[in-house]
Amino acid sequence: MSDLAEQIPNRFDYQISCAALYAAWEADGCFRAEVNPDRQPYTIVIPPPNVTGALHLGHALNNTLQDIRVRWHRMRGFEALWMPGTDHAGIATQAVVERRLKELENKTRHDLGREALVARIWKWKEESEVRILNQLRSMGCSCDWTRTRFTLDDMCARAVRTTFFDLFGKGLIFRGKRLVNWDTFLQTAVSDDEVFHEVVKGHFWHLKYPVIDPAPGEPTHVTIATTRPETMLGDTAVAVHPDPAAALDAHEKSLKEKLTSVAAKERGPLKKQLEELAARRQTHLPQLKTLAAMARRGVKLRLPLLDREIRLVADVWAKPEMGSGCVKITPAHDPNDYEVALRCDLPMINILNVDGTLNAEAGLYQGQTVHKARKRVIEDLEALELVGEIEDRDIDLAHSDRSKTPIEPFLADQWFVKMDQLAQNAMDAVTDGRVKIIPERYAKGYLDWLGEKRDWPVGRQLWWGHQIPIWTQQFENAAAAEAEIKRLTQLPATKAGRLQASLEAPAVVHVSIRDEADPVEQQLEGAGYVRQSDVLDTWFSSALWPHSTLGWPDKTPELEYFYPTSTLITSRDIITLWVARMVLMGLNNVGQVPFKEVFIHPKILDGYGETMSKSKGNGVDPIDVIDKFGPDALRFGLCWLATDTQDVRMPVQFECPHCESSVNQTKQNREQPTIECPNCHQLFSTQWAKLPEDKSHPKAPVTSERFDVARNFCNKLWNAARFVMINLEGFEPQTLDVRALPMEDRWILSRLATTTRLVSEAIDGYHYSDAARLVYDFAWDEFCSYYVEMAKPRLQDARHKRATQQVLAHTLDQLLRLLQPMIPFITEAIWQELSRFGAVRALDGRAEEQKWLMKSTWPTPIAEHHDPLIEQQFSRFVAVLGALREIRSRQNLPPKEEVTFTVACDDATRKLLAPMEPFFKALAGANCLGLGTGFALPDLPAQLIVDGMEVTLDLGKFIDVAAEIDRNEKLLENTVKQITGKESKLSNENFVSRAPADVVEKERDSLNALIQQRDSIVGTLQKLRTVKKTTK
RNA sequence: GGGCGAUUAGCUCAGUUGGUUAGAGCGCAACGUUGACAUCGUUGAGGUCACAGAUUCGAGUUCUGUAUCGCCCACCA
Repeated sequence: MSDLAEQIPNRFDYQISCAALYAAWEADGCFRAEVNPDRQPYTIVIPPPNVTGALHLGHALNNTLQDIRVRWHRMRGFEALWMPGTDHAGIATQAVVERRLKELENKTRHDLGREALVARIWKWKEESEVRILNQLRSMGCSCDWTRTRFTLDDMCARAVRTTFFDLFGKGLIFRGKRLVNWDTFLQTAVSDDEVFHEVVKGHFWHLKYPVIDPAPGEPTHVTIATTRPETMLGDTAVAVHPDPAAALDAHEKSLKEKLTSVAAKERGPLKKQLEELAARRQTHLPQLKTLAAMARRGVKLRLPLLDREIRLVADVWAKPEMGSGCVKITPAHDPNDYEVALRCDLPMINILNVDGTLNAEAGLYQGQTVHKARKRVIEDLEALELVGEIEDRDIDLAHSDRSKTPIEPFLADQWFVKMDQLAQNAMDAVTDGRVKIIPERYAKGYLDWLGEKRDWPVGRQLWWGHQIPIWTQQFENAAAAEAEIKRLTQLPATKAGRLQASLEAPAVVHVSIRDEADPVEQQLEGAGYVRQSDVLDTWFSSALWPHSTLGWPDKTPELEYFYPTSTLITSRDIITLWVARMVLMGLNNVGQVPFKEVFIHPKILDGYGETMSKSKGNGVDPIDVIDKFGPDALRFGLCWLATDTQDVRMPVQFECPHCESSVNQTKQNREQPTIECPNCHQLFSTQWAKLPEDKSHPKAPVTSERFDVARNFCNKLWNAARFVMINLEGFEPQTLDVRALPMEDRWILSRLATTTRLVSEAIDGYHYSDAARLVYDFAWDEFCSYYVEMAKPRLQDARHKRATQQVLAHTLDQLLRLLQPMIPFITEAIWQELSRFGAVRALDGRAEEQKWLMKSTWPTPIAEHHDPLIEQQFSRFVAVLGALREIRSRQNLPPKEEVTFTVACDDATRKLLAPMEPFFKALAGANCLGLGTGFALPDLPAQLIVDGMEVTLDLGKFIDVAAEIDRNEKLLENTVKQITGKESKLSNENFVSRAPADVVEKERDSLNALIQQRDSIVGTLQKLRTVKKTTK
């Protein structure tokens, strides 16, 4: 062994090397991006991870794909900026800290007060942020850390404040009474997007409300049905359809239409529905008609328990085909009822306190929780004999995503952003192509969502976030308020553009102040104004991320240079929440789109196709993967899996901490706190371990065998590089004339040129998986399996050694560049080693000037190197080699036993293969006895026909005749079958006349080849059979 | 209810504008280790391309329908 072989270990020790490499890059300013008019900018802003959450595999994928693009552009000479940062994630973060507060100190946020709680959250944020950013570092993310931002820092706060002030001034911020999803646990409104539905077991109660003064013959009670009986305390009407007969007809018609179009399987239930409908015409319709008439007359009902008079109204919301046909109207707690109330001018009565208990409107039930009140209401109604049937029923109940508690719909004062024009502008940007969404299909969801132009509720009843910069005062009457508005417009602050006021009818004045700590704030508060306590929705500040991080509202050089950013890479679930809002805010604030392209990457699912989540216990921590496989394998593995159309399905394994064997994660065992290893029968714990006895067992890392490919590849690359360097001693570069080089050199250079071009195209088109597979195949199959193997004999040959060394060094150098964006650590480590053999690896003798691979230039495909003829010729060599190996393997020849062979082929092929003769010996242990024509079959021929060449081995005594006859017979059978197929195809008049001429020609050629093949198989078989007979 | 995507080898996935005998990695089987790499090498087995129709000389690929799975949005007294 040479000294070098001993110096270079045969494994890359990523645990030692990666952190040091990263630190060196960072110290050398490799990640920095500056305004530089000599270069084109390339900018990506990170989707800021939630500051409290740990990074999961989805983040790892997302950030790997970003880093690849950033590193690629950096090498291509762009001034590449990757802007890092984190998101304050209002509700999520406050919820985490409040939960800890409760668990550890048994305190609520009210025990601490606003200031103290916010201080706590900041502290928590500082710790958490460091952890998250370090995770990104350990993955190798090349962010410009000097620019790290946080959505709640001063710079972002100023952008938020300026934006809000601007929208307020444009009249796009308003307050209204709207139904919101009230989270009674967190005591805040959550947006529709933060609500999930879950089916729970419940009941369907039929309640009876007495009619006040019914006319003779009219019903004395109206029956309604509900799943939430306690809400009856907020009822202000009961609705019946104005024309129940027509509504039933319409419903019947639509059912019948569906019956004709729907699958056979679904017809049964539909028919049943139609039957029920027919029955309903008898049982319900007459009374519904009566009720509709009563509603028109203005009949009133008495709401039991509260003794409230409520109206019977006619409204199309009541569906005669459902329930009793009548529906109770609770405007303050149900979105549909709210609409009815607006249409019928009904009062709206809110019965809930913010904490989910009932308020004074609920009379005797005041102070009770919803749950308790439900029970009492039913009991009390039963006592009055006003409860009818009670059905069991599955209820699809809205829950808060943050607190996991049921949502109570609630009528409250909310701040909104008027979306109409903003949304339209954001739609236009995608429609006219200023923002390109990739893959294109995701544009539909974006446009549909924005197209609804629903006003954006931006207030959150939280303490963690950007407090809404509005001060409010209620005046005695409209005149007083108007006078106040007039006074405010005369203020110097208003004239200076630092203050704006608006009137909310009838007598409320809202004032917004542009700058933080403006003295006018004190004046206002002294004059009786009170600041809104709500904070803004987190998405409000993240919507500004692409420009707020660059210094907006100042016209900074950075904003000028790096904005609009180039690409946004994100996951599909926040296209609407985040991407759409960034577009509309970017257009509103800067007047330009925030990014030119949006790439939506796949989601990572577990082996069962379910999304990974901590609550299911099927998540993989990227840090576990890095520990086991290294950061490069994590990155390459994810890149390998990131195909265009598919989500990534990733079966997950525990790694037993005792014996290191893999234990598949199943739906059963993933929920257990401890698991017994089926291999060593010792116990290990999982993320669920809470009890001391569970925690006493070591915790198993959770990874996936799907990173094996990448780990093996990195190792292969490392060892190929090791081989090259071991053989580079005394290497003296020269200027090489590529055209004068032997075929194998020109072949690998041609393949390198092709691969370089294809990899660039793949990355450019966001085909990450293609890019990974292209380099993988080139490195493994072409460079290692052929070029390196062929280099071995050449390095022993003084005539070839020098050129071989140079082509090896050059190809490795270029390969490292192609891989750097995907696997930056190992490639950099190799490159640094390679530099010890001098700076010249280019074929033209030019010296490399860059110290770091990551700052070196991306290879350009050298067109002159690309030689399709050479590639085609080489494939014939490979074919012969394959035939030799196949025969050897089939005949089970000892590896060291050399064989002889001939190749019957045309003259061109002969010339081509002649110089390759030594490689047949080196790579297949086979000595060539002749190329060309006129060889007699040996007595014991083992033959393969590939690509029109007859490869014949003379195996002498080693041959297994029976096996060879068997194989040839099978081959003959197959060949004859193919010939028959082709012949019938070619005798088909339709095919010959209609298919393109070149296709027909191809078929003829291949038929001829098959016939030739058949004939030689027949010859070989004859020979073999003769031998068999004589040996018997 | 509306929309989107998927279904190809035991597993996880590729498969360009329709055109020879449908590919890869893992797993499996056989053989192989003193000179880069056993995280390796060589070879092999393994597929009615979910199902049914249609278009075409020709369909994994185009169209229609069916089934199954997943995701998003909306709604549910």
